[in-house]
Amino acid sequence: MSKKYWLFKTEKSTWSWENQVARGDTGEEWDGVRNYQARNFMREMKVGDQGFFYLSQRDRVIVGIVEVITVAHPESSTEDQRWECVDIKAIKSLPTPVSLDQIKADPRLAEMVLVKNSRLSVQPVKEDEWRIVCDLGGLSPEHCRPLD
DNA sequence: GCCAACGTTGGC
DNA sequence: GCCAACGTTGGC
Repeated sequence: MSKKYWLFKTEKSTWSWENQVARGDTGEEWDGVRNYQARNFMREMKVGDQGFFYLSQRDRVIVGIVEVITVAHPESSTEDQRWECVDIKAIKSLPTPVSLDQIKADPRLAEMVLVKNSRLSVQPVKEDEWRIVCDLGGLSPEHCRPLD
C-alpha cells in the first residue's frame, strides 16, 4: 500500500508551525476537526503518510511538511465519540513557503482541493500536486517523498 | 470586516 | 426526507 499525501489546515493563532516544530518527534494530536469529511480523511491515513502544513486566514501559505505518526483514534480532548484524529509530527520547513496566490496562479494546481474547496480543513493531495508544491517550495523530490 | 460557500439543525 | 434558517470558515 503506497503512501498518500494530505494537507492540514490551521490558523497561526490556534496552532502555529512553531508550535508543531516544538513538539518534535513526539508530535501532536490534530484535534479540533469538527467536519465529517475531514475526519473521514484522517481515518484513511496510514502511519508514514505525509502532508503539507497550511496556514489559513491572514497567512494563506504552506510552510512545512509533516508526517502521520498514528492512525486515527478518539480525541483525548473530548468525550464525544464521533471525533477522531491522527497525530502528526513536523518533518521540515519549506525553504520557500508556497502561497495560495502561487498555487492559484499555477495551472497545474488548478484541481487542488485547496483551490476547489477552500473550506475543507483536512484534504487529500495528489502525488503530482505534492511534487509540484515541493518544487515550488524549494525541496527536491527525494526530500519530500517518504523514505521507503 | 464583509460575505459567499458550505455544513448542520430542526420544523414540518 | 425536504428545505429554510442559522452558524462557521476562510478568501478577499
